[in-house]
Amino acid sequence: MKNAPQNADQEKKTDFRKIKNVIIGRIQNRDLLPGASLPTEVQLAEEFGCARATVNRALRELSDAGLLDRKRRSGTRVAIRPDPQVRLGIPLVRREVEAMGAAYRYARLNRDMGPAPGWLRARLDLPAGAEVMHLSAMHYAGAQPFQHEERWINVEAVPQVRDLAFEDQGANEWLLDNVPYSQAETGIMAVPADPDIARHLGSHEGAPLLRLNRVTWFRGQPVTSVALTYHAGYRLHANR
Amino acid sequence: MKNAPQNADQEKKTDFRKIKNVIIGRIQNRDLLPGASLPTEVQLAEEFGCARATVNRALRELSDAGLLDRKRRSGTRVAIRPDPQVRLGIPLVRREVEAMGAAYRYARLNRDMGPAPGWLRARLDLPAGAEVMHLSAMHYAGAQPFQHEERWINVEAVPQVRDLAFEDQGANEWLLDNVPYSQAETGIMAVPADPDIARHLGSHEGAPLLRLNRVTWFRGQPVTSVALTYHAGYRLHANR
DNA sequence: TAGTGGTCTAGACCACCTG
DNA sequence: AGGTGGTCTAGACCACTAC
Repeated sequence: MKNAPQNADQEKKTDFRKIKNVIIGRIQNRDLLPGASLPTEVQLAEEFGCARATVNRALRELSDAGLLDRKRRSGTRVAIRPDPQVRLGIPLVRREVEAMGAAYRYARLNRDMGPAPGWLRARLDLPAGAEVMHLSAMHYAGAQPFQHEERWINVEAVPQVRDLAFEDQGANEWLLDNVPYSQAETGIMAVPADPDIARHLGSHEGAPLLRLNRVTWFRGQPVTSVALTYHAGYRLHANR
Repeated sequence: MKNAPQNADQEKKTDFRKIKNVIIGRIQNRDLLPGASLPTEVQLAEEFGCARATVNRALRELSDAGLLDRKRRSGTRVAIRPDPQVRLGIPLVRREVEAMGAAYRYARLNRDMGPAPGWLRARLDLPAGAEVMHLSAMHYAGAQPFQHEERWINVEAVPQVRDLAFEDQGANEWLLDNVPYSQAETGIMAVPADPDIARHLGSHEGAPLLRLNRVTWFRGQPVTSVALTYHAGYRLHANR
């Protein structure tokens, strides 16, 4: 009889989470050192008295989280000094401001169209002469400046923007609604406030500001590049 | 006959990835608008001619990625303007430097022990009089300063550090090896270089620098708090 | 070439929640 | 009260790769 593990306490089910926790515990206890092999899925399934699929899910999630390395035929090993993984949610400005209990206000500063400058063509992989919309805008939390946004949109990818002024609605929200679930590449830097941004954000020139750079692609086509510069003292944070 | 879907081309298997892609495609096509309900898992399983478990895995992963919201009884809906999720890997300094093709060098600046200052006690939730080790160090890429590290370690949580000088090995690596897979809370800010850090990083005072703050817990116990300040111009980046 | 993880299936029971 | 997702099971076949 291979089943009916019958733990001391009345356990209800097998629960892949329990398996995950046991494995994590063994690693933290140093029962399993970095680089060490784990038993095979079949062996673990016997140990826990469950189906292999359950063990598989537990190990797969730990592998996704970077704690384990898995290879066919060679088995599962404890990862060696995995880089800490951080999951950042880049909040939508409006939501973030309102979550602070402040009134959100959007103000467009500028909008114009023209050929993409060279550096932008390089970044978005655009052909010479590609037309882009250039937008700049501010986002406020109550009376306080919160974020400066400077954005370029590849008009060919989203021709509808020709008819949009983005006076009342931010391009970020419009794009999220109309070019949903695109892929993006994000960079985070500290930059000195240039005179223009300093004025808008109420900082002095050269003040250290956090800037988030984001290039977005939709089905392999470049859509938009944006630089979001936050007010002085802003802190991005993430758990795990 | 409910099975044998018999696609035009000879499809080998069902493949949850294919289901994911089809769903993503429908969302991108706006066949499925934000907030719209998807068919139930059973219906989708029929449509794709596969087992419900396969549909479940596809939808679960999309839900984890933030594209879908799922609730029992009420079903699966397309998420409304989900915050873009970014997965940041915070690279181990040594690895990052070596990946640049530069020689990594570590230099301890300072090490002392003493009672935790108030702000640190608050941050780590330490009792009055708790003893901490305070370390500062530099990480170099070849001759170039790369990162300044300032760290506090809760001695009670890791008493072994009393015997460690951290002269040749960075505390980051030691902790990764010896307090593995702890939980962490991470913050990212832009800060002005203070005179000391400016000198070490070769920047001028007040220069905008990217700082990563990280507090680490092991089994509910605070272990360490660290501020990693990168050289001017450093860019954190992430895909997705 | 044999052993490992990767995935799918068909069925089942359950927890949760909405109508 | 009943339908939905959440999970587990037992079994199967396959892909990859170390041996």
